[in-house]
Amino acid sequence: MEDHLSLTFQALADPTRRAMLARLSKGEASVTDLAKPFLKNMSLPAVTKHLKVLEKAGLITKTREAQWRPCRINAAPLKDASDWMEVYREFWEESFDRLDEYLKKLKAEKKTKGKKDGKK
Amino acid sequence: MEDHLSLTFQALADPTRRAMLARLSKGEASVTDLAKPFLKNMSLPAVTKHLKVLEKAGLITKTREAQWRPCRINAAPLKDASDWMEVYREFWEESFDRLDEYLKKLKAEKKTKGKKDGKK
DNA sequence: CTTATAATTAACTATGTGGTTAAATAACCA
DNA sequence: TGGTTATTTAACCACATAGTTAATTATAAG
Repeated sequence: MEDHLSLTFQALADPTRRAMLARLSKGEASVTDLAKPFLKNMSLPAVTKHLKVLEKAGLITKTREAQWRPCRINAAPLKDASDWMEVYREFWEESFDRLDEYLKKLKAEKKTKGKKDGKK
Repeated sequence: MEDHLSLTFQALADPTRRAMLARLSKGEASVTDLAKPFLKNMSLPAVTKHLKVLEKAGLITKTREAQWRPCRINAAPLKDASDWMEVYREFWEESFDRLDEYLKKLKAEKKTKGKKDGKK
């Protein structure tokens, strides 16, 4: 799993890490800050590991300030991921169209009910 | 890893699976069709497994037609993923702004060089 | 120099992932 | 019935992931 996009998606495939990014979108935070919401569920080393995953994916940068390691979000890799997905937008929009069509058909059938539908 | 979004990102975190989605965006394809580009690198059962991952994430649907299992893309989960990312758009756009600022600053500093900067 | 706080590293465990080969199942074809 | 094609399942393996506890490093503050 060496390619950038895989690394990014892999990093995003965990709710803890996504929550950390959400927190960092509100501003810089130390490891302890970031850990706080999770310490009921996991240890500090586990947090460190999640941060390492995010760091390796380039989604955060860690700096040094006294004994703290303030982290900041770096959304650049998200742009690539978003660009990749954009190609498929037409498909999910199309599926809304289909839903729309379906709803219209349902409505039409209501007015014609009594008519048996032949099995496809 | 039970939540939907994690499942989606996890499924996307593999180049083989992304390539399969790309293929399916060109239209319905059987397992063998989908496997063709990869059979130099992996066996058919490996392909089946990748398809299972995509299926579990709801990114494809498999139907039955004689001995074939035609697969179709279902981009709906990509919409959720895309919506999730959209929140961060401002950050990757901002980082372009920062790059711009940085370049301007560099240019400005060239003209003022020799001046010592105080530590923050 | 000692202690306290912040964070990481080490060593270990359980489970998941991505691959394999060999065998089984499913549906068609003759 | 038997053979061919398409696909899946089973059993296995190597390695990655996500977590643990205990020990270690780094910095600051008495």
